Amino acid sequence: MTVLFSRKCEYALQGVLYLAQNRQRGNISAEEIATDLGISQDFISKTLQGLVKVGMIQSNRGKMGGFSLARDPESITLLEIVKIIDGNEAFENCVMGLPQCHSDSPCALHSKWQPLREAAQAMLSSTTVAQFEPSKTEVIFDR
Amino acid sequence: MTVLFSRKCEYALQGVLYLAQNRQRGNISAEEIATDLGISQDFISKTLQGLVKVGMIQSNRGKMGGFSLARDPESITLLEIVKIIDGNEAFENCVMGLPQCHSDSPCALHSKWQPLREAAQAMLSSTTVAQFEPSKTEVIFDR
DNA sequence: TTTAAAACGGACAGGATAATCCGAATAAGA
DNA sequence: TCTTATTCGGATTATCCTGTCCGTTTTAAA
Repeated sequence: MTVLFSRKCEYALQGVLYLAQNRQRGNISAEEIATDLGISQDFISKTLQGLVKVGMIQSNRGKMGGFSLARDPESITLLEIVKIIDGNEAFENCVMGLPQCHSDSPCALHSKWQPLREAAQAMLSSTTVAQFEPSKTEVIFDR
Repeated sequence: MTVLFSRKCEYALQGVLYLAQNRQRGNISAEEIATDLGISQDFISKTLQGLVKVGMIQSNRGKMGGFSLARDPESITLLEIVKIIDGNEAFENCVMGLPQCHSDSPCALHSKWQPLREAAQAMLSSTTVAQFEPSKTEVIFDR
């Protein structure tokens, strides 16, 4: 079991954060990301392709190609990444899995879970990938 | 995807809460639980059997048999149920799935996730199944 | 123009979890 | 004692998610 997100979503978060952290280096190949993060190249590649489709990141084929952020890092929240990959389930579904449970017909645990759900959503929506870029004054070494 | 727990764990929570809610009726059959909760009888049965093994609930075979709480409802926390079924992963693992992430070598998101993790654990450990028993003054109708 | 490096796309394999099936053991009540 | 209702246990099947494979397309550089 993962904690809260699917594996694919975990990789998407790791991958986009990696792109933010290495933004000044331009295109980053799936191979480099996969090697550095210790995950499957094919899988992270497919996952990032999904983010390319919705315009969050860019890709370039061919030699010297790779992935890079397509938008202002300030505008990309972690919540957006999660919702693209996993959808809204983690924030909408009942924590006990009861299909009838909603705010208008809450399960026995609903009121206790609600603040946690909201806190998680608030954290993810207030965190942008810009917060993971290296600071501008920091010296960056080439690989 | 489930929210935070495995299906099996969700069913365990639902099942034990059902036993608490119907405690004064004695043995409750897996068939009744499954029908009322709209889930698989075989699956909830196996799941509850696991809780019998660790002494949290009791079972009785044969006619008029079924399941019931084996301990004081005040002593059974939701966290205990979760840990029996799903273990500690949801409270220990990195929310982004990074295997190296621990409090001593935290990932970029660690400090932001930590309070949520702790809040969830606090909620689950402070909630006992006794809180789901029908109030003593409430009139209970037989089925 | 050739070569190498990269994303892309589709199909397929593997594994874990979820769910089902069925027979055996057990116990209550007629 | 017989029948019925129940848990128990093992085996099997189904499903979804994860991961792999491989050929195609694209592009930069030699």
